[in-house]
Amino acid sequence: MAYPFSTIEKKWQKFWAENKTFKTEDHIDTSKPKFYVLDMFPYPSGAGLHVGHPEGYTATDIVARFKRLNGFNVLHPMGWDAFGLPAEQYAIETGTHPAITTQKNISRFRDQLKMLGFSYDWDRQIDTTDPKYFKWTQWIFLQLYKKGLAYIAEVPVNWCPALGTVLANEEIIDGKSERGNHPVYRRPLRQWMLKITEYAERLLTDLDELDWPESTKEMQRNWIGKSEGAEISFQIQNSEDTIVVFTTRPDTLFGATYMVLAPEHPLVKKITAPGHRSEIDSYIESTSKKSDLERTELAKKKSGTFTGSYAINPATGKAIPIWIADYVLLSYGTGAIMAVPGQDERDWEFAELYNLPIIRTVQPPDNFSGKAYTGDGRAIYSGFLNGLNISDAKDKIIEFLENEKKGRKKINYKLRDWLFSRQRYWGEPFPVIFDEQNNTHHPLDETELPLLLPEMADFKPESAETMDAEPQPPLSRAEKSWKYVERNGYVYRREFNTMPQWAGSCWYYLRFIDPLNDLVLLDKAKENYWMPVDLYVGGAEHSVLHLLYARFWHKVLYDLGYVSTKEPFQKLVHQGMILGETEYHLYISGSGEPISGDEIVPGKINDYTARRLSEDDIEKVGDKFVLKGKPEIKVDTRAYKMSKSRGNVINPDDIIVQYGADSLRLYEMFMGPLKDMKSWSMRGVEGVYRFLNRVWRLAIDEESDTILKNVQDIQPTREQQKQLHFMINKVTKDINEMAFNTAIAAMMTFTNEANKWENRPKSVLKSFLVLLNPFAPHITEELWSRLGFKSTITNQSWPLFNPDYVKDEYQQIMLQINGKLRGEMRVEVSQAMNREFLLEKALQEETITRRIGEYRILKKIAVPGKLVNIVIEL
RNA sequence: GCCGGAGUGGUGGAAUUGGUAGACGCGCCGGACUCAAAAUCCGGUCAGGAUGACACCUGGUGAGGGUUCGAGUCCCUCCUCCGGUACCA
Repeated sequence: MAYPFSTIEKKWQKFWAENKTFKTEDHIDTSKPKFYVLDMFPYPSGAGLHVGHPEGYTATDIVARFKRLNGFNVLHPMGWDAFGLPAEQYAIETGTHPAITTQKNISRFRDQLKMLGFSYDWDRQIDTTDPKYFKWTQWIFLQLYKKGLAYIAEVPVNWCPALGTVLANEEIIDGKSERGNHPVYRRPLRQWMLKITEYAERLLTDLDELDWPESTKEMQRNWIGKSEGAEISFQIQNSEDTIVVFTTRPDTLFGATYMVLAPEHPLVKKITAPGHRSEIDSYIESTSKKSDLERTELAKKKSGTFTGSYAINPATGKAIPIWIADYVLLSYGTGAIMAVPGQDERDWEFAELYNLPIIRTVQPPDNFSGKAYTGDGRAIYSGFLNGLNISDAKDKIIEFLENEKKGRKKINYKLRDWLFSRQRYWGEPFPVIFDEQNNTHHPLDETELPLLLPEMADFKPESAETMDAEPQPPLSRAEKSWKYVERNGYVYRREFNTMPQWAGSCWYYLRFIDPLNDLVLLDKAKENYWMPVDLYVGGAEHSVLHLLYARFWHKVLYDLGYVSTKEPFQKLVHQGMILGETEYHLYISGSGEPISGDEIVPGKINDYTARRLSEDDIEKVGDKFVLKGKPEIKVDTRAYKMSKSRGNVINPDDIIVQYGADSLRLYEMFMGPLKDMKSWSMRGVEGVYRFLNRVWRLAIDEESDTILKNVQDIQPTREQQKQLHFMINKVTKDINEMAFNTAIAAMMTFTNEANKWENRPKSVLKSFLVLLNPFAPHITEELWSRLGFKSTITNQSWPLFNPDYVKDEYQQIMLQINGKLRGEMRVEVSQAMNREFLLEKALQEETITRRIGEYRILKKIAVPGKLVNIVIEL
């Protein structure tokens, strides 16, 4: 008989909800330490929870419960990032209002989360689509607006006609929309932009203080893309205009033999010589048709056209030709470069293609055989720079340029301003109105918030046939009463775009602190107590965007005095992806012959059919899996991402029905380190399920469903204390390090031992249940109450580790000869730290004396408490 | 190409600051209970050698070198896989 997890889990979930066990009171004893542990809140999709969700959520739940048991005030909330495309897409298809779909999905998600027994304070739930919430999203936008950080610009955007919307760079993969895989074109459009670039330097430097995965910090650094160099002006021959370039290698200025402008560069039209106009026009035409995909695909082959104009190299005074080429991007630097083929591989390639002059101005090493030389060396053919290394030459040329007023030192960032509008219905409306006569915009008054979305029946974006058609967001078809506002007899128009989904998720962690506050964003004193978030757990896919945008808004709010910390998230952890069960595949050729996995030509995999094998069909030979009995046929073995089409999706609901929520929680933590990618195993679930059953039988007699007779109020033996405290120490340390898998292993070891005990002291079981509680809250609550302990286990104290109990009388000392283990000896603890004693005793041990024999002892090493190593001359 | 991470039994994974490699789980093998099965419990399980049985010996953490009394752990070179990124001037 298995333990009745289903009844137990329902019972305690009901108890927790009714008693608001996990409520974090508004007014609390702030002299106690706090811990704010947060999950990245989910988008409540129609598909419901998948096994990836409980992974991170269980980890944070363990920490939250652990901290409560250790006397912390804990803030552990949950909410919904509920604006976004799928609900709108669904609305378009079915006519159901997104608000309805969203509420339905939220309630399904919440039910599923409750079934897992997470200790969220549900009274603090946040829904980004709730006007009470997005009132403050709009309010923050107003602060950005008033601070001059929000502006409208006609910018080249990624226009997706099929979706009828503009996409951020990040939402485009290989020239197609991330959602729906539709083609995306570049075109200019009037858009709201947020000046995140103004915060580039602080977003970069403040990363250093954060306890985040190095990979994530590095990705943000790369995204911000700081580079130091110089800005240099080149006078255009026979013209008033200058071309400004950014370069990280001003020292190579003498080697700049031509210039290149991005095809979209504003000066191109002006400087194109009459004889070159048609060629330039057709080149611009052809590049504008290229999607980003084509531009990158053709990355290897360069192309360009001569404008017919020349610029003066400020160092040499020589005229150099000005070209346009799409290997220069308008969006980076100044959209123009000085080409130095001698020291730049791209420029060399281009110069070679069009027969442009190449001068080396850095002396490559003697054995150098490549084309462009990008390493360090002495400057040559560089006038007054000759003989200097790169770094000194940079300083000197910048000094020269500054004196000549032809350039200056410059720091450039790859980061660009944040394109903040979407041509969508299901998002926050902008709290701005337009005066169309004067072409100006004005903020709403804060008292006018929230600005609600208009009721509409048709949410469809006007998907355009041609890429030139003017985008028509759904809000442009709203009722006139919403679209226009009259003020002092003057009619203003509202903004028809809405905010992107990131807006709501940029600051939700703040609102959890004070979710019902109608008067301010959040109360200052509460903010001061709870911030920053001590632990933030979520997927690595948000490494750059969400986390960068949230940091940006946070810094703005910090500057405005609304928050007290420079950074929102002190410690960040990404949970690893959970893959489906490992699969074994045999590839079969068109003629029906099995093909060895290593004989398949890459890219031709579709010429073969894959047949799924069971574990019994294969065996391991060497380090490869092969078909049983046919070692020449290698089998493809790997785990795949869970997907409907592959049919390897594990549904958490099914696991809960079969094994219970405690088993699911425990298994997801036992699979391996939280950060690692790991593959699902049904057998593994059974393993932890058996463990929970053993825990149950530690106290319960299954026949009678009562407490076992040998569970008694007696003093634990020394050995029992030792095992208990060994576990207390291990589990405590492991939770602090988020090494949940090994914490569970320690509890398994304890349970295996304890099941052998004739008598089971209640006090020991009591401590054990508290240790297990954060991992498996339901079964521990039930056993707690059956053992007659009062109240809920949730508000108990974490057992204190007493090192005296795990101390042995004797200590084991390893004995080595020449570093190889040759035996061990037992010494009294009092003597284990005594080097001389250890050596003396070791040299009397038979296993050592035997081996030393007649050999000469070269060295004697004793590590106190650990080992003795005798080095002999062989 | 560049950046980040990882390679340990049949398998998921353990191994403080370098100091007993393989904890714990799964699987497998054997046993107990049972008319039988399931469930449960007990024992074994890195490979090779040796033995009546123990004791014991040898090799072993992707490959090759190095540092060290001693390396899964540190250093160098290389290979493979995963994630990110890419004409960023």
